[in-house]
Amino acid sequence: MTEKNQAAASETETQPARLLRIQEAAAEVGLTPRSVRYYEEMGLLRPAARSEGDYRLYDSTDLERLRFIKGLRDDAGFSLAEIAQLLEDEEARERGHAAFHASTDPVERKRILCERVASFERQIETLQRKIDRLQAIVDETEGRRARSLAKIEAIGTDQPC
Amino acid sequence: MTEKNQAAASETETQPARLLRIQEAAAEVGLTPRSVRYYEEMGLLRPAARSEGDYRLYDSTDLERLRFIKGLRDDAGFSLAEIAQLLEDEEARERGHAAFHASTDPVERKRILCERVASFERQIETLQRKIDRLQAIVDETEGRRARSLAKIEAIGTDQPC
DNA sequence: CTGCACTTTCACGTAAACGGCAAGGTTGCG
DNA sequence: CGCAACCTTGCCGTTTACGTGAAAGTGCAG
Repeated sequence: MTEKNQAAASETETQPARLLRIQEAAAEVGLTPRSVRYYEEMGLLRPAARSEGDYRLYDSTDLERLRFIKGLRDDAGFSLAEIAQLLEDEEARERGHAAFHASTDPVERKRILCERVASFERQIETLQRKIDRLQAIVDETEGRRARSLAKIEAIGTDQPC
Repeated sequence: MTEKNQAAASETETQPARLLRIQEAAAEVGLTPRSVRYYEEMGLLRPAARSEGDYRLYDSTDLERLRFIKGLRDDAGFSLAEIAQLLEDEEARERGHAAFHASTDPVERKRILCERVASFERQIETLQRKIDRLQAIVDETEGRRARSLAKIEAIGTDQPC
């Protein structure tokens, strides 16, 4: 957030703060402009800025977010509703981050951090369950592969498959 | 297949070969009758038998198959088309199994087995890719959890969260 | 054999996740 | 300034994976 404001405030030569229009941004992460607009409509993200003529403008953190969304959709098969939940948790953590810095009470600070940790753990558990079930299928397939390989050994004609 | 025929041929006391109607079968694996019919329509499975009055009748291998389908859908987010592909591979392997027993030529037998192994490896790779990407997300989340825990340690008020 | 629950096929309805087009506004190069 | 290429919102179409009746047949307990 600090970075974002700084970049928006002045185009220092340190970071040009490239803002992409929707087509370029979508292409960058492997999506279509239509999908990106749809994700916005579903409340999954809002572009960093709008141009004078109301063009959507995306920065690097937006691209990160889009990659995160695409990853969860393509790799894990999460629905947009589930992804929205995960992103909401993430934002709750960021609000916690702000509240953390606003407070000086160590007890309050600890409570915020503990909540954060619990949130991470819930997310990890959700993902881990999927991994475990996938792994179980892989394990079974590996076993069957191994049995086939054993049979090949037993035949032992010296051809290379 | 041998088991199936044997069971259908005679109800030995060893295995009563329970056949379930669609509602009971669907409930058994946590699906709706409509979904099961739809899967059949999509070519994912055919019931073991039909009753006199054309009722679908499912045996235990059908239930296995339904659980496999449900697992891939719920856990991995595979589309029915992708699942159909995996099941098709499985059936190709079973046809290979039959061809294997039909042949006595060791070279031919080895070729069949090698094809089988390659098929298993393709399936494993497909699943492993999903697992890897999910694991990457988990790893990153774990890292962030660890950093939060470190901060909690640094505060060190002796409250239990 | 009668009634009730279950089943069949057929057909239409729906939610999610976009695709695609129309009508009009914006950017920016020449 | 002109104009091609991009963008906007709005809206309707499409695919996937079912849900939900309707109309008619089946299975079985009483």
